[in-house]
Amino acid sequence: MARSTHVRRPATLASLAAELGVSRTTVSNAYNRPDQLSPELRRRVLETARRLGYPGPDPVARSLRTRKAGAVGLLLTENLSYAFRDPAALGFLEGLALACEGAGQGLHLVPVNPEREDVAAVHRAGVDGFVVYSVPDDDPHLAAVLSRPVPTVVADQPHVEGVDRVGIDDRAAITALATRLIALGHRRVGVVCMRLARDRNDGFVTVERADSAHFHVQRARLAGLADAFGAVGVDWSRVPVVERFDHSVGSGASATAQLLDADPHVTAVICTSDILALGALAEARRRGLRVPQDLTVTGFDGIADADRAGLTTVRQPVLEKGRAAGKLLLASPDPTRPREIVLETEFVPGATAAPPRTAEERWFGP
Amino acid sequence: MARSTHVRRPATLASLAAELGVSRTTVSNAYNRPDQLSPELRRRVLETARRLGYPGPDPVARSLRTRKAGAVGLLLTENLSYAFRDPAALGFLEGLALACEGAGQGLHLVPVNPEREDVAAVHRAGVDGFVVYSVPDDDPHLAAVLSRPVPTVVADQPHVEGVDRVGIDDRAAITALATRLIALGHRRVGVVCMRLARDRNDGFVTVERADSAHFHVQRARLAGLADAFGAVGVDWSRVPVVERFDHSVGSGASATAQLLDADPHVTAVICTSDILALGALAEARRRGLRVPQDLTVTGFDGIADADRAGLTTVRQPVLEKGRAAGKLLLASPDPTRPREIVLETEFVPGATAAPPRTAEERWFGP
DNA sequence: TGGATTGACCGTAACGGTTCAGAACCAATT
DNA sequence: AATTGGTTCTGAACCGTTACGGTCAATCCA
Repeated sequence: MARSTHVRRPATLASLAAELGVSRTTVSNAYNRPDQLSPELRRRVLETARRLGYPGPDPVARSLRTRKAGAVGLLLTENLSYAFRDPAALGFLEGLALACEGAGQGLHLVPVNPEREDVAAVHRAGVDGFVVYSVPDDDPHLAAVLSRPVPTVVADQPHVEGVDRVGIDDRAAITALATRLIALGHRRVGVVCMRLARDRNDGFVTVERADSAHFHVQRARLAGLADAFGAVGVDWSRVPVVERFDHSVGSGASATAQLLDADPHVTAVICTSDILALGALAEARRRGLRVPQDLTVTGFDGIADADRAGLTTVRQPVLEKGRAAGKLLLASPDPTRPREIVLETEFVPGATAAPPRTAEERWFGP
Repeated sequence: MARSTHVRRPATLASLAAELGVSRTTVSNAYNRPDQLSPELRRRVLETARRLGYPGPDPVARSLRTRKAGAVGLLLTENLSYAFRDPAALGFLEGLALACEGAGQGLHLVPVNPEREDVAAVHRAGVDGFVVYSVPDDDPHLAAVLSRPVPTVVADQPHVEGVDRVGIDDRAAITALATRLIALGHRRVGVVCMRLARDRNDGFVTVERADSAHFHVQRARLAGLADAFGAVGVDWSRVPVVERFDHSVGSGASATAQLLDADPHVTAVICTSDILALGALAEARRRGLRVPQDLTVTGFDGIADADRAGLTTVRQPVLEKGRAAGKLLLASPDPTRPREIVLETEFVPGATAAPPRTAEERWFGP
């Protein structure tokens, strides 16, 4: 296949018009409003354009004039590449891409260097709006996005007053799960959660840290657990909660190890994500603990791998969430009051939850 | 968290300058060249900006003036969402994102409506360059990209003269794999491949169709197989090749079924992707055929699921490919001659290939 | 002391389009 | 003959910014 002549010719709409002896308006119309000029002239314009190597109206100049970039910006808290690793984020991304595609909008992934707090990329992005996915409420990039005069939709977290949002009821969803565990008889539980703030804290979580977490989703899930277990008289402040900065199966495993080392009598490990729960399953296996006979493990999200592992978890519609975020952003440019979409979740019984063994059973077998 | 006052104020750099009684240049410098004005004045500028609700220089206007958009466009042949499903595409995407992130460039996913041949989105994308991933050589979007006066890198396919490229040696890679099968004794084989052109053809492939395939990668892989088997006297024109338009495990399964129905004596099913091969494994299982004792199955790509399944395949560095594409695009804007990066592949022995059973064994057991 | 240097700021000219209110022209209607 | 209506094309005003080449006063150096 031969490449079209690719000389860097600075042909512009104006130079084309001059060459043809017509006005710039006419050339513009040839591209954008074919009905505004005679077919014959239009043909001549396009023909001359080809001859001069004019690639058609410059998209940036057009955007400047029309105030439309034709793209949606996506801000993630993590490396871009992280989004391609985490199944839940991926589902969200897919849904968002679907929505953008449907509206003919591009999807502009904003590069975030997690090391430096370089907010410039946000200011440099030529987009008509932003979707912010799962960032901490004190993220400087978020502040930069909000300072831009374009509509914004936040997905999952954080809650920002006056900004459209799409998410789930994390607190209620995990409360429902906890209620099942309570019904099964679990009282002595441990929790493994994702990062609660921008600073790294791989270890136990104090009540204050949990309450002041900058990641609203994690805060809500912990609060939901506290609700449920508090309601049956469990002293929540004594329930061990282990935090991990990196969201990976390995993290889930090491956190579970830390938890079980600290309190071997825990009957259930409740994880705030499936990825972490898969790690918990691995650690249980490593210790020779049978799941669910010896240890109950639960997750959150409902990713495919969790399904495969038969994990007891909560399924949330990640793809739908992404799509909803996109639609919300693209639908009505500027309503007076912020909208909020709360999607439904579903408890997945799975096969990793069972009644706790009694102490006798634990020592002497069933 | 309170939202900053979000009045849609048309404050511009000029109005700010007027308010302050300084030139526009000075305001611009306050944002872009802090060393070009006194700290005191800069403070005043920023303070006034805040007061007036000026969000900082408009990215589009800046792009127009500087001729830099700060983003890389990505063109995929499929729905955007497809890219988030196919592990190989995903790996590529991740690598590309990594490269962009490293250079502080955004990644602009160009929306492609596979139904309509709507090329407008390509013309509307404000980007500094394009990466084209795995599109057919007659794709109109590709033509549109090439008509834009920005650097372009093609990944995998197609070969376009004068355009930088990154890929692997598909032909040699699959020839190496075929050579192993030949060494094991396979002579009567069948092939399952991905779509060869933009039109849907779910079924057997003629030699002409294979030779004139618009997807260079598939063409090369088929040619590589023809090379290897032709060299040992197999009449390639009689080897059944089944094509599937949709790239999915289900497609692999149904294609394999079609293949085995047509020729039950086939001893090996060679698939041009791991996804298809996973389908072949499923179909073999469904038929009660043991792999590799009763049937040899091979794939291509080296995705994680293939690894898990112990598939005999060829691993290609998809992430590295994406990263290389990004680096190539961002590195030197305009060299005189096109560059080509060919990455190494690796044969993965796996456990789904074995010597074919003889006819006796087939009927009477080993 | 006088010429060179430096720091701080400014004016103008792009950057490459789109848009909208008409002008010019012609044919058909009143 | 004047009016109307429709097509086709034009002129000029933006869109919001940054690049470039200055000016001007203060400072420095010998």
